[in-house]
Amino acid sequence: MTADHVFTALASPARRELLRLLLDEGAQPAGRLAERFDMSRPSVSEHLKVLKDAGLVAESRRGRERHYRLEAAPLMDLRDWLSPYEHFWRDRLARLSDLMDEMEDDDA
Amino acid sequence: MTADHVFTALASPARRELLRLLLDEGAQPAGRLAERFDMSRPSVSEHLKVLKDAGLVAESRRGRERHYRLEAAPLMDLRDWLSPYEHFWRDRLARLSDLMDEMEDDDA
DNA sequence: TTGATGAGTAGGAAATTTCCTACATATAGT
DNA sequence: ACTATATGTAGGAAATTTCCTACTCATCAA
Repeated sequence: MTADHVFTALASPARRELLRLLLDEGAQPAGRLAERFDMSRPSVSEHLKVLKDAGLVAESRRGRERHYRLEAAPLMDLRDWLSPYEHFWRDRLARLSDLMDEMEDDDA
Repeated sequence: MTADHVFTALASPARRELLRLLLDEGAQPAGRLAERFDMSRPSVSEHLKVLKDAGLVAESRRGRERHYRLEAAPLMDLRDWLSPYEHFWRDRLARLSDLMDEMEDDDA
């Protein structure tokens, strides 16, 4: 459930693909998700566990199926982590823009 | 330089700490960065290499020192990756808000 | 109650990551 | 030229991750 869990969970392409499927197609049982992968069903199950431990998916049992759904909240924490870097980026762009303005002045 | 490299680079706490140092304190030589860590200098050097391969830092040689600076551009790609999940999140909040409005109507 | 189905767990092999201690390379100062 | 400094690279040990094949557990359907 920590930030570290989230970064670790996102490091795997398979797990990012799982999130994408849940985003685009909504909640689904584990087996239906596993069909989409070239890997064995138990492996997908373990990836789902990593995502669950990171709080990125939640499961609800329906009969013998387990439906997994996307939980976006931890990704909003990631957005917060990102925001100071975004400011840094914006400042850099602004400075670049100022510089280009000065160059235009020189031309004139 | 791919998205995969970026996610992988961010998976390590040491590498995230390096990015934070470069953000908060600006460009620095490798040695000064390494001082801040409990790990050996060569290990920090390898982490810097992973960050460089992901395009998250750039180096410039000054005499025998190598100054590393933050490159935020790949993080902006990460923000783009994040945005559909942010929409998902907003929609969910909006629906929750509607639901609460309905409950108020029921009370009245 | 029995057989089939959906899905997690166990145990382990292979690959990858992390970290270390030498060592190599390049530059600065004397 | 010689020494010290800043830093990357090599090679390898230990830990972790990934993925597999059995196997177990729970539920559904007859």
